[in-house]
Amino acid sequence: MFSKACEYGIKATIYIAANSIDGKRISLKGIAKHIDSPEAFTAKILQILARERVVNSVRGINGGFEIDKHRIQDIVLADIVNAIDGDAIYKNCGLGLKECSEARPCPVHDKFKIVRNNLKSLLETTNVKSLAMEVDSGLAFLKL
Amino acid sequence: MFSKACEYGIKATIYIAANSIDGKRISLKGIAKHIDSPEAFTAKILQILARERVVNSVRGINGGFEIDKHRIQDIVLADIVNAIDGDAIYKNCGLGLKECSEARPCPVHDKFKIVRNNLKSLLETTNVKSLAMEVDSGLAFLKL
DNA sequence: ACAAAACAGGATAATTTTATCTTAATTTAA
DNA sequence: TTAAATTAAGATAAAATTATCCTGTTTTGT
Ligand code: FES
Ligand code: FES
Repeated sequence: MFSKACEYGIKATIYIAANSIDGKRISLKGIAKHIDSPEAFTAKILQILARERVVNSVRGINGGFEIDKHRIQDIVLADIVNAIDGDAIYKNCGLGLKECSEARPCPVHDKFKIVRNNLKSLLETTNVKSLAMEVDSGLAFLKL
Repeated sequence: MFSKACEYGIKATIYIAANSIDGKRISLKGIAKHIDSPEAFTAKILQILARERVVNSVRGINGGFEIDKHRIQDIVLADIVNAIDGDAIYKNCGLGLKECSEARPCPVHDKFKIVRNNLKSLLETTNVKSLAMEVDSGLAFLKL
């Protein structure tokens, strides 16, 4: 469904958010360990998310990643997915036609569009704060 | 969403079905041309689908691919997706956890499961015959 | 029997995705 | 001011996916 990069990006962001809620900044190493992802690859993904202003990065000793407390509730999954995988998952034809359109639909267009829109609204309405709080309270998990 | 291989497999199967309804067998070359897919790669995918008995292959002059007329209505998209991409799309965790489970869910589990089940039922209830007929009647398209 | 058409299967190659490594820049604390 | 911790960025490598090529086998018409 999502690329590995995107999966790591989502998990990392949730973990950063969970820490930011507690006022803690967290290092790449800590993130990779906690979400069980390859460190260097995760660094690349966090670079993207930092450039796209989904997370803040701070260099130097005691540096790491964080999210402004008052912004956490405004970040939705779609922000992360868009930054990493782009909008293909919303826009592309399920059968790979060059364009997904009503005018020249593929055979699964009508049905596929519904699933795709469900996914889209899931991503656009799910904010990172609620997910981070689930993790914080031990109701949801980021690895294994 | 689906792999390229799976996209080609679905389109090829629909096109074979559309021809089989008219009692016509169609060659690999004809299929690849019509669905705009790389011929040799499509051959590999049709090999899989033939092994899994989704389509029949016939060798030799006037050979090609076909589907038993009375079976067309029984083939659903899930048969094709399962043969090529396996069941990962139904079973795997959206965030890549090793197991998707209620006991140890990832933060998006509840919401993701709904989308995934929608997709599952779409694939399990959409038969190739109806799609082939849409293509036949010019209501849906397999390329461009 | 033979040649041609067509699929099967194995080997190889190109591309994309995933992952790692190395060096540079930044920040802080001692 | 120097050393250590930390992210940034570019280069490289490994793995997976996608695509092609070549040879073999089957079938049919002549
Ligand atoms: S044309 Fe295929 S999903 Fe819209
Ligand atoms: S555990 Fe992640 S989708 Fe079920």
